[in-house]
Amino acid sequence: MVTIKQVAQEAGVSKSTVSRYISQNGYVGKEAQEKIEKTIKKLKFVPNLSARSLKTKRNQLVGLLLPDISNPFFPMLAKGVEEFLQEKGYRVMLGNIGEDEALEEDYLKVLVQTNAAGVITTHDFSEKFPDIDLPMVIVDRVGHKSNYGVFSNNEEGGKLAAKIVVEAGGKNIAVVSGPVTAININNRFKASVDFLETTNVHYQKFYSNSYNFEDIQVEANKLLNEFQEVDTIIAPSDIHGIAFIHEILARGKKIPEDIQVIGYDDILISQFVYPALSTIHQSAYKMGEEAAKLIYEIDNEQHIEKKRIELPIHYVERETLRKRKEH
Amino acid sequence: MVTIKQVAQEAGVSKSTVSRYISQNGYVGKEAQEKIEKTIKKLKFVPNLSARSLKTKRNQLVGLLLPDISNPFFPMLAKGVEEFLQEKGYRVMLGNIGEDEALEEDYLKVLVQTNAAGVITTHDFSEKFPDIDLPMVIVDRVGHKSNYGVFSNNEEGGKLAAKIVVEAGGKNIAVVSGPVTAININNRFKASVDFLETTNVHYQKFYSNSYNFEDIQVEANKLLNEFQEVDTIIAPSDIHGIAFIHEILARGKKIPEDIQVIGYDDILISQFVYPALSTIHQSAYKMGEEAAKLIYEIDNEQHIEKKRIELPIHYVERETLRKRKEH
DNA sequence: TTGAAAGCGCTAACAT
DNA sequence: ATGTTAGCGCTTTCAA
Repeated sequence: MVTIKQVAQEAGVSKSTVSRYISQNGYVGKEAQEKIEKTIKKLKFVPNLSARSLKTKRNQLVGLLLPDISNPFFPMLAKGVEEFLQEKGYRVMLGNIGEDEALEEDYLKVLVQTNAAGVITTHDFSEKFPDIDLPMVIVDRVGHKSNYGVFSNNEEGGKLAAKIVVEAGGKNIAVVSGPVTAININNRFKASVDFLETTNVHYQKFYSNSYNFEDIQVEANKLLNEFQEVDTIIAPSDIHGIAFIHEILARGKKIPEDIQVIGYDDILISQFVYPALSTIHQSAYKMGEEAAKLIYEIDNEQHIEKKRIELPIHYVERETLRKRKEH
Repeated sequence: MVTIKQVAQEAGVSKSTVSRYISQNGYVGKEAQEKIEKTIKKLKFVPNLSARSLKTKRNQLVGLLLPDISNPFFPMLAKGVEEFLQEKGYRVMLGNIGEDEALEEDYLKVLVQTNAAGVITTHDFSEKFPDIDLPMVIVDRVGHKSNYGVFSNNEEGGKLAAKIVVEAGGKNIAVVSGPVTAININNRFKASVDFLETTNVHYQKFYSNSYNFEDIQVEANKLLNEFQEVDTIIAPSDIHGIAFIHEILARGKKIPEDIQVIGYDDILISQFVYPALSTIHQSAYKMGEEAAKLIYEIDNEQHIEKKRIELPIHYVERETLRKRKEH
C-alpha cells in the first residue's frame, strides 16, 4: 500500500504538503504541485479513507435503509439517491431492513461507527433510538413529527385517484388500502374515501396486507365476490393494480369496460402490462434525489430552504380507465 | 464520541483489555468482562470502525456494482447479497455504474481506499484495471476467463426454452436476443438457436437492444409485422416477454392460442401479469447470496470448493404457453 | 509557501 | 490475565 509518506519522500516534499495537495486545503506551490501530481500517478497512490475519516471525523458515506429492495418502488428511489451522491463524491451503504428494528439499530450503529454523513430511511427512528446522533432524512413514509423528509402529496394523490375514477364514470367503487405500516398509503386511502364521501357514488372499503401475489390474489377474489357490482377499483399501489388486473381478466371480465382499475406509483413495469395500467405517478427517483440532496446540504452546512419537501403527483392516462367526459 | 480509552478508565482496566473484549481476541478475565460490559452499556460506547480499519487494514465492507438497479433482476440479486452479508456482520456499498467505466474505476478506487473485503460485480475489470487489487466475484455475466463467478446455466436455459416451446407445438418461432453487452443473454440465445437447428421447426432470429418500453414496443411491432405467421416468441428476458404480451394482446391476438410467449428470469412481477408469464426461472437472489458467500470465504481465508458456481434453472409453467403433449 | 509534530481511536506484539 | 507501548495513514495547528 502506497502512503502519503512515500509520496512525500519520492517527491521531495513533506507529508503535510502532500496532504494539502490531495485534500485541496491550504497552500501548495506550483512546483510542488507538479512534482506531487507526477509521483502520485507514478506510485498509483490513493489516500486511505479510514485514516482520513479517523482524523477528520467525517466520512462521505450515507446509509440508505429500505423496507424491501425487491419492491420495485425502492430500487428507483435508490437509483436517485445513488446517482446524486455519486456525483458529489459520496457513497451509499445499502440496508434492506424489512420491519426489523434490531437490524435497523445495527445499521444505525455501523453508520455512526464510521462517521457517516447521514442516513436516508423510510422509518423515523428518533423516538425508538434517541441516542443515535446521525443526520436523518425520512423518505416516502413521512409523519408529521419528522424534521427532514421527502414525500409526495399523498392527500392530493388519493383525492385525484378518486376524482378521476368518478369522472370516468365509476359508480360502484372499491377503495383498497395497503399494508398499515405505511402511513403514506393510509393517507391517500383516507383522501380517496373523503373525496368519495362528497359524491353520491357508491363505494366500499377493502384492505390488503401484503405485496405478495398469492395474498393479493386471495384478497382480490374476496373483493370480487363480496362486491359483485364493482365497476372500479382504486388500488393502493401499482403492484396491487397489476394483480387486480390479473384476477379480473381471469374471470373473463373486460378492462376497462366491465371494471376499471387505477394504480398508484407508476412503477416501470406498469406501462408494459396489458392493458397498460393507468395510475397516479409519483417519482421515486426524484424522492431519492431530493433526500440525497438534503443529506448533502446538511453535511456541508449549507442553507436549507425546505426541510420537508413535498413532491407533486400527476395522473398518467393509459389503458385501464374509461375515457373521462370532457368538462 | 466515547472512546476505548474512556471505557478503560471508567472500568478501571487498560485499553488493551477493552480492545480484547470488543474484538473477542485474546484473554480477558471474568471480572473484567463484566465491568467492561457494564460500562460499555453505560457509556453507550461503539468502537470506531475507521480506527479499527486503519490499524487492521481490513474492513467488513463489500462493494456491489450493478449495471442498473432499476432492472428488476438486480434488486433481487442485491437482496441476496445484502441478507447474507448482513448476517455475517458485513455491509454492502451499492454502486449503480451503468456501462460507465470511469464510474466503475471510481468505485473500485474507493473500495481499495477503504480496505474493502471485495467487490461483487457484473463486469470483470481485471483486464481494464489490472492494478486494482481487490477480491472480485463476477455475477450473472460471467465469461470464461473470470476466476470467481456465479452464474446460471444459460446454455441449458436457452436450450430448455426452445425445447419446451417446441413441445408446446410451436411451429413458427421468433427467437429474440437481448442487448449485446450481456454475455449471458447471448449464450442462451445461441443455445436456443442451436436446439432449434436440430428440429425441423421454422424459426427466425430477432434482436433487441434495450430494456426500455418504447424501444421494445417498436421492436415487437417490427417482429410482428415481418414475421406474420409467428406463433411463438422466445423472449430474452421477462421484461421483454411482458412487453411482447402487451403488443400481442393489443393486436387482438390471443395468448397462448394464437401466439405463445416464454420469458427468462422469473422476475417477481411475471406472476402478476395477465396472462401470467411462463418462463425459465433463474434465482437472482441465490446468485447474490452465493457471490456474497464467496467473498466472505475469500475474506476469511476459508477453503473454497468451487470458484465458479453454476446455478440450476428450471421451467415455470404459467399461462402463456400452450399445454405440452405428454411424453 | 512549507515542514515538524502531535494525535485521531484502535490493535497487537511484547512484557509482566 | 492484563498492561505498556508503538504505530496504522492521515490532517492540522503552529512555527519558520
